[in-house]
Amino acid sequence: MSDDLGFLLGDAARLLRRSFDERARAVGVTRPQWRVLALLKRFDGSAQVTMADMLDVEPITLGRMVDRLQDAGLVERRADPNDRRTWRLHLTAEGEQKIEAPRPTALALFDDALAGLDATQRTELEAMLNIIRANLTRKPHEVSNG
Amino acid sequence: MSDDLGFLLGDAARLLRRSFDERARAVGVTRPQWRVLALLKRFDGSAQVTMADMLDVEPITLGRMVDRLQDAGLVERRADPNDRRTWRLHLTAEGEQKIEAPRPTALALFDDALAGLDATQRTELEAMLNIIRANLTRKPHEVSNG
DNA sequence: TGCATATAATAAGCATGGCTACTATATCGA
DNA sequence: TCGATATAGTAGCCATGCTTATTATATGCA
Repeated sequence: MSDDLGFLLGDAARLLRRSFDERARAVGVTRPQWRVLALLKRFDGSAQVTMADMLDVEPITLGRMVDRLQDAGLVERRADPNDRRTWRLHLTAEGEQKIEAPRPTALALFDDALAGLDATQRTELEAMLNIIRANLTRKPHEVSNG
Repeated sequence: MSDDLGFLLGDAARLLRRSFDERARAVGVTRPQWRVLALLKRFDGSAQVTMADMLDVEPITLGRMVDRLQDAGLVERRADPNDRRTWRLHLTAEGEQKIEAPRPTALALFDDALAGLDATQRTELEAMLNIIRANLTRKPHEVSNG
């Protein structure tokens, strides 16, 4: 029933996450880090709180990820000229390069994961997952993935 | 396409997880801990490696969870008479009591999450998620080989 | 029997993600 | 202008989950 469905959803997502991590280990960027970089490419110069909101994680979670990304030389914090509390985030050249690397891996994985589902089913699955996401989202987010 | 689907699945699962955690905070058992307890009720006396396998997590992950569950008095480790390497896990009375507590919360949450999907759609969603799970449960090289 | 290998569990170290608490800075209202 | 409140970010602590390495014990084979 809906009971199983909830667990199933969690299971499928966890397996997907793990499979991606296994395959993408060589890339040198984790999946969540990749999300940050990809979003940053679209919204370069965002404040941390904005990024956290778009990624739907807590500001402290994003802050710690940015610490690591900064250590790795992939992201830069720059002061905001109008608000001394905020950092503006910017991709470095190296960070931008990292974005494309995992994409083939992701596409191959999704392809494997969805094997046995035809185009109609995939469309329907996407629609249903969108409904679920909307049901669970407190505030509307324009972007919740990279 | 399948690109979006992968992220969508992750998003939906993350939102579901977070919503559950928010609602179930008062219960005093986390969602993964609840999984352990519920499985242990069905398979009382399992070895840690067996539980880890059923839960599809690494043995060390389960081991640490059992540490905490043991500290909380919900689970007991007992020596295996035939194999001195293994611990047999058992629910305590208190642990058994904790199992039912989150269930109404989970059911209400799943209900909210699946609002707008009729019975047919839910059945189909379940079938599709089962396929995805099966696709990802196979070993990585088997998956990539078709 | 004895040695090689496999298995169960744990240790150390890391990343993600949450919560509460705190600092620094902005902003709003009297 | 000043005080209350809101906001951006960080620190400390915890749980989950992974990888690699290590210890103890079983087991299989010569």
